[in-house]
Amino acid sequence: MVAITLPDGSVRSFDGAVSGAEVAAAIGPRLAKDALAVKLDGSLKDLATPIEADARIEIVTRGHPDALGLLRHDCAHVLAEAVQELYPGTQVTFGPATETGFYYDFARAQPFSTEDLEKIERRMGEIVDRDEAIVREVWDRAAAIRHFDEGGEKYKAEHIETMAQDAVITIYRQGNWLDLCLGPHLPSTGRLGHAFKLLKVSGAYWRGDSRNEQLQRITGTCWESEKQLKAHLRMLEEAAKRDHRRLGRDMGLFHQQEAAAGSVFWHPKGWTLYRTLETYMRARLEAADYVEVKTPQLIDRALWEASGHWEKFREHMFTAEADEHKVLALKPMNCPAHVQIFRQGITSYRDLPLRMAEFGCCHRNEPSGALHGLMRVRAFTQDDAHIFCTEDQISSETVSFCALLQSIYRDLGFDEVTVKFSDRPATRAGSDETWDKAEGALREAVEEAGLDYTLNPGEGAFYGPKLEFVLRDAIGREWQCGTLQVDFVLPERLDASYIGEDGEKHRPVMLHRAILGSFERFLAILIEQFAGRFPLWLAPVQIVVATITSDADDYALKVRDAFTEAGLRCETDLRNEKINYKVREHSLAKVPVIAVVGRREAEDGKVALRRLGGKTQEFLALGEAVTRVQAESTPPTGA
RNA sequence: GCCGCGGUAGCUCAGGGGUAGAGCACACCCUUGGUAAGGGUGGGGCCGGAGGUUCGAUUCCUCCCCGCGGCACCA
Repeated sequence: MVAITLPDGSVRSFDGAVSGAEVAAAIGPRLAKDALAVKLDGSLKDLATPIEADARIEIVTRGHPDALGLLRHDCAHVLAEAVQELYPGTQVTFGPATETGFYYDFARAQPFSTEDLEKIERRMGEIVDRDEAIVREVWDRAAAIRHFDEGGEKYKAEHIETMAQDAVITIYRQGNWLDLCLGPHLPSTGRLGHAFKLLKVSGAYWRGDSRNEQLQRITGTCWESEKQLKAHLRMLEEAAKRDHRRLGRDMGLFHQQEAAAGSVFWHPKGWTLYRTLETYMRARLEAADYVEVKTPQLIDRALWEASGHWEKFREHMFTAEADEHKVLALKPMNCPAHVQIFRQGITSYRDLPLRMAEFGCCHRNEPSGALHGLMRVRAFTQDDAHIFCTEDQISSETVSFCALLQSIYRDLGFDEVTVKFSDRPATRAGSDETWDKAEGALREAVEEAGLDYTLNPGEGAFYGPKLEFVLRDAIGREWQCGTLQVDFVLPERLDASYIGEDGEKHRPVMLHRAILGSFERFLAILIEQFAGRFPLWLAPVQIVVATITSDADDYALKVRDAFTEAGLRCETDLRNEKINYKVREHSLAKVPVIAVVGRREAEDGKVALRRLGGKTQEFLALGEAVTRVQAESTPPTGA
């Protein structure tokens, strides 16, 4: 007798060993048809896996948290089968499920084209329609190696050779095709359905190592239903529409060009946006008791040697030769410079914590392939600060930092923030006691700040544990922006000290922290978050005064002056165009408020305000309009 | 840096061994209008760069640069 406990607590008994498929069938024909896999005492298995002892099981169907991963992994297999049918001689390697779909890496001399992708996708559909049974087999190790070797599948053969001697070699057969795979899989290709789409072909290194040969990666997306697939494809379209590089050009914010690859030419409107964000950040930092500094761009190699950067990060640093004996480097980070300020004079424990902020422009020689609009540049400005404090202050400083960060993210329109907590790596500086203390303080602080966090074991910096703050944007994408890193090493290397209560010299701890990360990247995120439709306080042009006829020109200038004097960013549009045309143009330019003035407004001293995206107008006296727009355009203060 | 795909007007793109194309944008003219495109006319190009093949190259070939999608990288 085998007793099977179902998720609702009910128990079903079977005479002997039973499979998940049989349990599903015993419950009902509908479930039997929908079943994808089975979760057996918490681990995912094939539906055909024999259950020989009492167990708790769940039948996994669409809608189950594990279903998507299964479908995507199967989709990768169906892709591989289609590719090998269509292009004999192509070798298979790995093909896992990912966050939004799956990929499979192939080895083939000839590149896949976009037309190939369409062909492959059609063949995948046929394989699903064939409803090939998917069967798990356990093979002998040597036989498996021989099989793949003789079949010209050197990557698979190599993979088996690197597996543990006692590893169970499982093969999944699907129709005439088979693949080495851990599973589990659906019972047949038909259950995959058609909610998948191939998206692109790109390069990827064998085993993710750039020293290895490069394979061709075919990436696709796969969902539980056509509806979900469509929603995802719409999201991708929406993301493309919001692309900050496109909006940056269309809205006249910035441009980039060959002559300064990886740097930004900010145009007047873009720079206004940048300065507005900077002014906001400066106000928030000042209110949080930070002091602001400015440190040199070019700093002698000797300081970078002392800080350790020259040894570890030389590759990414731009240098300039002052003369044959002197090499200067453009700073890739601000921290060593901040320590120099800290070291001037004598610091007392009474001065701690000292929160030293800089909107520091850094240069890093990023590999050409890494550059991406404003997201990844070679010259960028961090909203950087270093908090010099005692070990006892780590916790309280972290709590207040988390609060400041959350408040700033909220002000900027991001409500969902998560934290990754990276603890001690294998190779590290500092004693275990110090690490215990730092990690404990950080963990306590995150919990007190009320933030959700996930553990990133062993991913901390060699000099200390760190927090990484991830925010979710309007279309569900995640961006890692803020960070807080505890550093015991740099104060030591650069000999920073303070005089304690006991009159002795002590080492301060440094907290490296940033909220936006870099202005460039964060502005890119903001552009995409708002799709260019910035809230009033951030919009580079807040109001356009548009005339209906030239009779209203003089009045329009008066209206513009009134808005400008109230501190608003206002332009006029006096062109000889119809009001429809002007409204359309400024709406497409995403100007938040259009003030329309014609003869009637000029006579009555009024304006007709039209909000971006709105269909109606408000007719207000000029003074009233100014007061109202001014009130709405006040930058947030975290209150 | 690596693989693949691109680079034609300010933008989006078509074309293709023999005078370089469209739409939008821009300029000028007409139109002075009431909340998302009024009409006409016109200017605009080293077809990314360098070499090669050819009577002739924007088109074909080679190399380089830059961009795009990934990979690797991201202290």
